[in-house]
Amino acid sequence: MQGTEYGDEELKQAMATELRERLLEAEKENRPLRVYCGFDPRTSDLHLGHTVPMRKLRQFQELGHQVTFLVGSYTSLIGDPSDKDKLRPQLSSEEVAQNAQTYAEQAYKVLDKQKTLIRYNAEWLSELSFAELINLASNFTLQQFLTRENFRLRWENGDPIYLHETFYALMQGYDAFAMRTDVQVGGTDQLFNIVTAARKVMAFFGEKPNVAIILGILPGTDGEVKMSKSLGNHIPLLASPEDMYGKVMSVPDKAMGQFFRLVTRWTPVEISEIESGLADGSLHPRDAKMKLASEIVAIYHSVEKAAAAEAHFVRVFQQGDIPAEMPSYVLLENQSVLDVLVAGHLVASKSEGRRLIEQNGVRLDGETLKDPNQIFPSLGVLQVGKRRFLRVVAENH
RNA sequence: GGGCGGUUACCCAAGUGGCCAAAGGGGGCUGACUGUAAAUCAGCUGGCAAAAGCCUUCGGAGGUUCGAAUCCUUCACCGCCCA
Repeated sequence: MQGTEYGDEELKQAMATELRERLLEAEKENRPLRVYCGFDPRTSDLHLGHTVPMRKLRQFQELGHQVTFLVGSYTSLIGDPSDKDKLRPQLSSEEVAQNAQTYAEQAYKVLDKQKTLIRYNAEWLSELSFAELINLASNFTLQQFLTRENFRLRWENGDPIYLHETFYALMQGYDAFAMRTDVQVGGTDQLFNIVTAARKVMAFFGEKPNVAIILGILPGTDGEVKMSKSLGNHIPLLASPEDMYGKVMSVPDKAMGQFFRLVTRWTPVEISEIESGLADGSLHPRDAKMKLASEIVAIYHSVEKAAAAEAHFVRVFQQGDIPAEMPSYVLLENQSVLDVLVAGHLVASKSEGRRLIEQNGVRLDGETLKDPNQIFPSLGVLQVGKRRFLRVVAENH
């Protein structure tokens, strides 16, 4: 039950007990547990936050259980309202299909491809008739939805809550039933969908309700709110080793513990060693975070790449040196500093470039540039702010 | 279906004929400090321009006016109340 977060001790105990019972039962029947987690293919760009439930699935795989990676091909037509206090845009089925593919590819960085079953919930959800939907819906009351925080907040704010948004929970419940799930994994934002909806629906159809494994939510690089691409606080799995390392380093100290628990391969013992080191001052928080960053880069790239990323980080950010690699730009004749900034994509507009120069944010080989309109003085490394670099070179170079 | 209210920049939100590129907050960016942490301080945050200034933007379209985010018409969407 490592990394779980039920927000309610009784629920946690109940689920732990049920899980034990279910394990015994499965053992008696000589079958593995059927474990699943649903993924919304609303983006194809996975980030660290997505890997939290995957990591849990992986543990089940290693214990010999049967894991299903469920692509919410049908549910994403709605968009899960759980983690938002807003309506989510609906996706077209083309977008969903396209995303689902690259999604699974990236998931294999965590999951064991050989042992993973991929299914799409359109398989059964698209077959449901209206009568069946009515039947399903009769298990729920409006009050149940309105007491959920995200809907309640919208209700209180006078924001629209569309009827179809309530279907999401029903559909997820039906997924669990359709697959005769033993265990369903999800974040705390899935508590209602997994515990209330899925268990209700399964019981309604005469199945044993699934056991919920509810995991903590990984915060983003701001350390405050859930990691998400739309909030810009995400760490993409496809990020370069250097970028990934740097982004982890920018996570506030207070969020480190959640990262330890949710996205590393470390054992509870290792984690508590680090944390006691931090607590008694024998371990510098920066060093703990560097260890964390290395671990994460090692998972998604390699140990060697992690070491290189660390070296890069130390050189560029701790010693203020320039990175070993950076994009380069061929200087054209008569270009001003401003022209180069824009053409080299270091800034979005000339106005932005002007502002940055006024604020002493633009340097060429370490010299602060003061005049935006001067002809670009010499070849060298152009730097904007702390982390944007461009090597300005001559033609045929 | 009827009545009322709303739609403003990345987000929230003020503004109800000229002083509005549009208050305030959040977020973001830059600088100082630093451990690319936190906290703090200062500045910036539509585009073009060296600048004066010009251009585009306040849900869409049209109109009134010397002048509109602000007034009118119409369309779309949302909320509340009544049915």
